[in-house]
Amino acid sequence: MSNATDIPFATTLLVRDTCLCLHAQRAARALARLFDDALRPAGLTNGQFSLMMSLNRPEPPPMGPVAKLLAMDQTTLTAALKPLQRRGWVEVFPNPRDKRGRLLRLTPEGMRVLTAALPIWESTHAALEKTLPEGNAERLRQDLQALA
Amino acid sequence: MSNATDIPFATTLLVRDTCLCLHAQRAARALARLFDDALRPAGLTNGQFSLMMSLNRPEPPPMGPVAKLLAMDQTTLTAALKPLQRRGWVEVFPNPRDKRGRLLRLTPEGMRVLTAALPIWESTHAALEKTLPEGNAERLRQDLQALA
DNA sequence: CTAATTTCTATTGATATCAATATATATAGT
DNA sequence: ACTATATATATTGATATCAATAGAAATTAG
Repeated sequence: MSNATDIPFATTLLVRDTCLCLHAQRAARALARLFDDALRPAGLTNGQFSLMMSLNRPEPPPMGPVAKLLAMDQTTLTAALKPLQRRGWVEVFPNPRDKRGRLLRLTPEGMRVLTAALPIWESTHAALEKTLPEGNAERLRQDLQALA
Repeated sequence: MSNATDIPFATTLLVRDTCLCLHAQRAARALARLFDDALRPAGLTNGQFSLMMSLNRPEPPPMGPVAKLLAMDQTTLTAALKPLQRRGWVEVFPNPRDKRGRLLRLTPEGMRVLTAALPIWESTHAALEKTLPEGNAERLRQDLQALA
């Protein structure tokens, strides 16, 4: 039996079909699984791959900018670094220019892991793009960029 | 000092700029924060809102199809239901037609919470769409759909 | 009909995510 | 210099995410 507080089923369908947040979470989960599966032999998840790749810079970056680049909360970055530090793939060390801060860098072993993962990313990404109609990938990147 | 295993910085920039998985994770995190913030007064996260809204159906659905709709692992759904069951917003009960399975339904209190959250979703989503160029939202939905 | 296989869900363990909060250092205002 | 404010990061607690695994029931092969 319905009552006045019920939400019409049509409204549910509308929310499901139009919610950009839901669509983004769905796509993010699906792509995460795709890349997690592909990168598993390299010992990395998609997030660890992105994080470590973002540390491959001429100068070790502080945590804040890295968190912003990945569009994640700073506390998430702190947590995400833990397993990478534990495995000896990333070093976190004091910033001599700002005693509040810390800088991040790949260790040589971390670089080896990342180097081994790179061709996996390349082939996985190429295969993914091939499933999309010509031009959609670039358009999608731009549209996603506008949200993050 | 560089060595033969180093990844060129230009490669890092290429991965950062082109990786659809990274772009999707970034956008998903940003949108999750946006809707989590907006829905907080209603006591829901974006994921809880989407899950509860997906349970507003004529017939209580089994878990499998709900997990598929949300493009999440079935174990994730089991876990996500826990806090909602604890608060008395969702009921999980045996499927009389399949003794392996369980069916999901909103409680009356859960329906009230969802009803209170709906206008928040509507205004938040309308504001979000207004920040996007005309037509981009629909295009983005279709592009995201192709990935999930 | 029985055995093998598949399907549906739960549990455990590891990681990811963020809010709330706390601490230390830097910067700005006076 | 001193004080107030802002910035950079860490910790805790709750929830989210999935792999690996396991159990129970349904389905299929024979």
